[in-house]
Amino acid sequence: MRSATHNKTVRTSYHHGNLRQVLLDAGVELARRGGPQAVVLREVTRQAGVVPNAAYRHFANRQALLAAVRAAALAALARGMEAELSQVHKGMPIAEFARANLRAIGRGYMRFAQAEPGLFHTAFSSQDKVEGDADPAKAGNSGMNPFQLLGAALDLLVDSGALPPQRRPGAEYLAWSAVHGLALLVAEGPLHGAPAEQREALAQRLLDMVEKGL
Amino acid sequence: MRSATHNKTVRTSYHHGNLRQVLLDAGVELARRGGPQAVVLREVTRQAGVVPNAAYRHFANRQALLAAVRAAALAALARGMEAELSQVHKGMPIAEFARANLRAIGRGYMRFAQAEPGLFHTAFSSQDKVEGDADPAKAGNSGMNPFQLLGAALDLLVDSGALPPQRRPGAEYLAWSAVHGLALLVAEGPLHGAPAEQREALAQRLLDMVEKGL
DNA sequence: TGTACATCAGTGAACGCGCGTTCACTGATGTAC
DNA sequence: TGTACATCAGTGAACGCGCGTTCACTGATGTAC
Repeated sequence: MRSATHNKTVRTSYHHGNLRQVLLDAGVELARRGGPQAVVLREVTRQAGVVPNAAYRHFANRQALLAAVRAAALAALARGMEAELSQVHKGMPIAEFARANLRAIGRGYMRFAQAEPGLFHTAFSSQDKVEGDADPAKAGNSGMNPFQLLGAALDLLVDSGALPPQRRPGAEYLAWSAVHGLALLVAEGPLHGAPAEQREALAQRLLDMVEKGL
Repeated sequence: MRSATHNKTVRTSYHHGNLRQVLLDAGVELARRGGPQAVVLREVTRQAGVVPNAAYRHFANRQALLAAVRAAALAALARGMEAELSQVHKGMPIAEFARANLRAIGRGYMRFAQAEPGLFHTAFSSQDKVEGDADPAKAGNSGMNPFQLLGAALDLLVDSGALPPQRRPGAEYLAWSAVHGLALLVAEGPLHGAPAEQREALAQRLLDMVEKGL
C-alpha cells in the first residue's frame, strides 16, 4: 500500500500485475496531450505510482517506450479510419463504392489529425517505414495499419475500374501526400483552430482534387 | 584574446562587434543539422566562442533565438522557391507561363525540403500564421515569404484565365497541402532516402494532380 | 498439503549531465564639454 | 585635443531542475517434491 498523492491508482500489492499496460497507457495519454516530446519516462512511472526505474522491467529504455506509444498511436489512427470506412453505404455501383471508400479513408485520416493532434504527430514522429510492416500493434481492428488501409482502398479502386491499373503504382504516395499535408496544416499548422465548416469544406475540395487528379 | 579550443572564431577584442549575427548563424547551422530541437542556447554561444549568458544581450531567451532562426529558415525556403521561379522561361502564352510558375513554386518547395530537411522542419515547427505576416526576416529576395509567393502564383493563374476566379479562394491551402505533404514524406518520412528519380517522378505527378484538380 | 527455493517485479538511493537563466562584475566604447 | 563619465557588451560563477539510467536490494509469486 502506497500513498497516492499524485497517483492515479492506489496499489495494494507489491506486484502491480499490469504495469506494462499502465505505463503504456500513461505514455499514450502524455503523447495525446503534448506529442512525442511529452513522453517522459519518469512521468509515466509517476502516473503509474511506481518508482522510475521500475519501467526498466518492461521497456529497455525510453526509446522502446516511445516506440510502443507510437505503435499505439498508429493503431488508433487505423481505427479512426476504419470507423469512417464502416459508415460507407453498401449497395451502390462498385466504382462509386470504391470512390466513397477512398474518400472515407482520407476523411478518417484528417479527422483523426484534427481530433488528436498529439497522437497524430506522435504516429509520424520517427521515420520508419510503416509500409511493409505487419506489426499488429500498429494495426486497427481489421489487422491493417493506416498505410495498408489506403493501399486496399486504392486496390479496390483499380478492381472497380475507376482507376486505370497503370496509374496504381505510387498512387498511395500522391493520395497520402495531399491528405497528410492538409491534416498537418489543420492539426498543428496555420489552419489549426479554423472553423469546422472551413476545415470540412477544404477537406471536401482536397478529396475532389485527389479523385480528379489521380 | 581568448583561447579557441572549440571556437570557430578567435576574437581579439573584448567586444565582439557582430555577436547577434554570429549567434544566429550558429543557430541556423544547428537547425540545419538537427531541426529545431538542436537549437540550444548554450551551444550557439559555445560555437561563437562566448560565455553562455552573453546571448542574453541579443535575445530575450531561448524562444526568441529560436524564433529568429525560424524566420531565417523561412527566408531560405523563400529564396529556394524564387530560384526555381527565376528559371521559368518567359515568352510563352500567359496561361502556360502561369502554370509553369505554379509548378516552379511547388518544385522549389519540395526541393528545399529534400535538400534541407532540418531547416524545413524548423520553418514549420511552430504554428504561427505566416500568411499575413510582412516580417522581412521571413521573406526572400522579392520581399515575399513562401506563402505569399504561392499566393502570387495563384493570382497570376487567375489573371491568365487558367483558373476560374471562383476557385481561387482557399486554393492556396489545397496546393500547399499536397506539396507540403509530399515534402514531408520526402524530408523526414517514409520516402526519405528514396532514389532521386522516384522523388522527381512523384513530384511531377503530384503537380499534375494539383493542376488538374484545382 | 506443506515447505524450499528460484524467479520475478518491484524499491531506494544515487549518478552525472546539460540545460536555461540570474547575479554582480568589468573592460571597452562613445560622447559632452 | 584631452579628459570625465555614462553606456554598452562582454565575463565569471553559480543556481536549481528534471532527466535517463545504474546499482544493490527485497518482497511476492510460482513451482517441484
